[in-house]
Amino acid sequence: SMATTETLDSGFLSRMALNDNKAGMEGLNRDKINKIIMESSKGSRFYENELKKEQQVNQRIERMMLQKAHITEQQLSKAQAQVEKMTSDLERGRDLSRVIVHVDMDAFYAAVETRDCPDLMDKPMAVGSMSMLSTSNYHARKFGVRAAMPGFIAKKLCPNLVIVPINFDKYRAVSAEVREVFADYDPHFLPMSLDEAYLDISDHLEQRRGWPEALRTHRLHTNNTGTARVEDHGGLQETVELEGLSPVLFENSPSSSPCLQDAAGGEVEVFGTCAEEAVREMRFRIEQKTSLTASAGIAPNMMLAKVCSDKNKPNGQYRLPSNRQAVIDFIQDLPVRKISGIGKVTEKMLGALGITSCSHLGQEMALLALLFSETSWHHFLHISMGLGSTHIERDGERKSMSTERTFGEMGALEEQFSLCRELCQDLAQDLQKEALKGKTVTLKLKNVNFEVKTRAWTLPCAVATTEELFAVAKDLLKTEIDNVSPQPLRLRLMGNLTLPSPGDCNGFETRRGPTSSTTTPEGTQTHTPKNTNTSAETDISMSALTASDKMTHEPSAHASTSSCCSTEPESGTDSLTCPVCFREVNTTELTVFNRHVDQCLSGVTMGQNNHTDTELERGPRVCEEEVEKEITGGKREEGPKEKGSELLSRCMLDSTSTANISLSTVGLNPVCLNTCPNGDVSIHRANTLKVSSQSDPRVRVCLLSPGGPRPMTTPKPESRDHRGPALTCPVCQETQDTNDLTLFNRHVDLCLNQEVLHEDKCVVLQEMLQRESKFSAILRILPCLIVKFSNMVKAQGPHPLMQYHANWPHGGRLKMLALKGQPPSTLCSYAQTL
DNA sequence: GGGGGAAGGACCA
DNA sequence: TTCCTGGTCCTTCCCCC
Repeated sequence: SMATTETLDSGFLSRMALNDNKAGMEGLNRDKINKIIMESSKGSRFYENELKKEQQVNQRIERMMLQKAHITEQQLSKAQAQVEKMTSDLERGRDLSRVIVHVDMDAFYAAVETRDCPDLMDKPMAVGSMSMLSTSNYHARKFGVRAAMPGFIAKKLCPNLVIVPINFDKYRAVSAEVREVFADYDPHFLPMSLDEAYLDISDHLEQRRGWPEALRTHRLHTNNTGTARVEDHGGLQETVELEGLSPVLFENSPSSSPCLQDAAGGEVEVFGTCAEEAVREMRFRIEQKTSLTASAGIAPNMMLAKVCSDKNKPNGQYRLPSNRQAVIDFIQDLPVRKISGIGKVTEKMLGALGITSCSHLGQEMALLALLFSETSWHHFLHISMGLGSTHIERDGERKSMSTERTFGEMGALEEQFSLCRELCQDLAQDLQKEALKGKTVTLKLKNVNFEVKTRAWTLPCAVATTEELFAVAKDLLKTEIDNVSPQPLRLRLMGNLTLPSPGDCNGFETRRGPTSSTTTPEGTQTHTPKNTNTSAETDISMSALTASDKMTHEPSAHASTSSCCSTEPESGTDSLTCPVCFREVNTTELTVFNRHVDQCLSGVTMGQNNHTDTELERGPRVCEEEVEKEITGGKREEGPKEKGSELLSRCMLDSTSTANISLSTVGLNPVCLNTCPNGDVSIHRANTLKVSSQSDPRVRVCLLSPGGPRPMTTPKPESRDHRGPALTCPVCQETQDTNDLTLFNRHVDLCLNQEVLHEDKCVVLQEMLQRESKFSAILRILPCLIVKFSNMVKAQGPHPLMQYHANWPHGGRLKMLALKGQPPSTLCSYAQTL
C-alpha cells in the first residue's frame, strides 16, 4: 500500500530514506520528510559513503539477477523437490505447544524521561544527542523523527523537538524493576536489551489454571506524581488519588476490564487464567510498578511473538492462537520486513525478485534455494512456514566484548596511540568485571569518510590485561598508519574488541581456575609474584614487547598467560642467548637477562620515524655498551656464515621508507635493522638491502618486524607513480621490465617456487637448524621463508611455527614465517626459546 | 571439499 | 557543526590439510 522508495525520485537513496515500518509512523508525509532528510545529508561524507554502500548492494543484486537468468528448468525442479522434502520434515516437527511472549516497553528511554519530567508529555521529544538519537516519543514520530536518526536532522524535521541526553543508569534501574515482574511469569526469561524480553509462560499458565482469584487480583495504585511510585505489593499503603496528574503515557488497551472495589475501598482488578489475561496482568503490574507501558505479543514461537508484539503497539497486545491454520493465515500477508532478521538489504534483494510478503517467500522458495546460501534459504523457509524457536535459551556464552568511541577528526599519531591505549584499558576493565579473557584482538577503525576497517590478530593464549591488549592493538594500529603514510590516518572512530577463537585454550575463558590467578573481592587481579609456571618464554616475550614500546614492564601483566601456553623451562643451560645481539648472556636470572634484552631492544628503536644515520649507528652501540656491562665472560656466538648472509641479501626493502632504521621489506612489515659490531649494511639498488659478511663471520644484522601483516589495500595509483615503471623482484633482485602487476606477480611466484624447490637451499637450512639449533638466526635472516621450509620447521618441535602471508603493496602476497598467533614483533624473543 | 582465520557486512536494540 | 554503541551471525576469501 505504501510507495516503495524506488518509485520516488530516481537519484534517491533507499538506505537513507525514512524507515516507517515502526509503530507510530503510519500515514506520514513520506515525500516531504525524505526531502528534508536528503537536503540535510547530501554532499556530506556520510552521504557519500552511503551512496557507495548502496551501489555495492545494487551490484550484489545485479549479480543475483544474472545468476537467476542462468537457472534452468531442471535445476529449479530439483530445488523444488528439495524444498518440498524439507518443508514436510519441518512440518512434522512443528511445535505449537509452547506459549511464547515477547514484551517490549513502549518508547522506553523516552517514556522514562517523560515519566520523570511530565512537562515533556505533550512535546515532541527524543533521547540522544545532536549526532544520534536512541529513541523518540510518539509525538516526535509524527514528524518522522525516529531512533537511529541524527539529532540535527531530527531538528530540521521538527524544530520544536526536545532532545534529552541519554541516561543509561536510570534505564538500567527501571529495567531491573521490569525484569522482576518478568521473573514471576518465567524465571528463565530471555532479556534482549533493557526494554525487551522473551518469556515462555507455558509453565506459568499450567499452574495458573489452579490459582484462586486472590492470586490473580492486583491492586490499582494511583500515583500522585510521576516520581513517587508505590510498590506493587505495598499492602496497606494509602495512596492519594490525584487523577489529573497521572503520568500514564498511553491509553489503556481496549481489553481492560472494569475495576472493582476491594474491602478496603481501593480499586482492584481481577485477571483471568488464560494466556491473554496473564500477559495483560503482567503489563498491568509493570505499569503499576514503573508508570511505564509495555506491549506484548503471544504466539507459539519467538519469531511470531516478536511480530505480534508490534501489532498493537503502544500499550497493547496481540495473541496469535496456537493452531496451524491461524499461523499460516497470519503469515500470508505479512511484509517480509516485519520479520526480525530481515533488514533493508535483504528486503531490497527479495524485492528485486518480486518478493515482498511472506506468502511470496513460500512461493519462490525453490528459486531462493538456488540463489542464496543454505543457511539463508533455510531461514527463509522457516519464516514462510511461520516457524521459529520454541524454547528460550538463556545464558549463552558471551562471544566477544568490545569498546569503541567516535570523536572529532583525529590525525595526530600520539593521540591515536594514546586513545588506543585508553580503549585497551577500558576493555581490560570490562573483561575483568566478568573475569574473562580473549584470544583475538581486533582493532576497528573508521576514517573521516566513514569507511570501516577491522584488523585482527589471534594469540595462542587468551589475554586480558591492558598491556597485553595494547601490545597487539598498537601493532595493528601502527601497521595501518604505516600503510597510508606519508598521509596521516584521519580517524573518526576507534574500537577494540576481543574475541575467542576455538583452540586449545577454548577461546574466551574465565580467569578463575585452579592454577590461574584469582580475583580479589575488590575485583583487582592478583598474581603470585613469581609464578613457578612463568617460563623464560613468556617473560622474554613480554620484555620484548614492553621494551620496544617503552612501557613499564609489570611482572604480573602476563603471569596468567603462562598457565595456558607455558612450556617446560629450558633445562641444562646456564646462559641465555640474547635474541637481539646474538650474544650469550651468562646468567639464568631472568630479571638480569630481561634487562639486557630490554636495553638491546631500546637500542634498536623499533620503527620510529625520523631516525637519522647517526641514530642507526647509535642504536647498536648502546646495545654493545650495555652488553659489556652485563656480560662477564660471555662467549660470542658463531652465527651462520656466507650461506646465511647470502639469503639475507635477498630481502628487499621498500624504497618509500625514508628512515634508515625503519626500513620495510616489500610486502612485509616495517623492519628494523640492528647491526652488530662491524656490520656492513648498505642500501643496494634503491630498495634492496645488501649485507656483506666477508669481514666477520658473525651474524650482524637483525631484522625485527614490529607490525602484523600488511592489510589488503587497493592499489593506490599515486604510489605506483612514485615507484616508476620498473619493479624489482624481491627474490632474484632483477628489475622486471613491466609495470603490469599480474605479470610481475607471476614472475615473483615463479622465482619463489624455484627458491622453494631448490634442493640445496633446503639442505642448507636443514643443516643449520640441526647443527646449531638456531632457529632465531633463520627467522631473522629470512623474513620471507617459503612453504617447504615452514613445514620442515614446524615438524621439528612443539612450537607452532607457521608460514603466514603478507600483502604486496600493489596486490598479491608474500609468504613469511612466524610463530603462530604472534605478531612478528615478538619473533625474536620467541625464537630465542626454540 | 572441509575447516579455520581474517575481513567485511547485515542486522538488532 | 553534528550520523552511535555493543553485540551476534553470516559470507567471502584464502590458505592448509
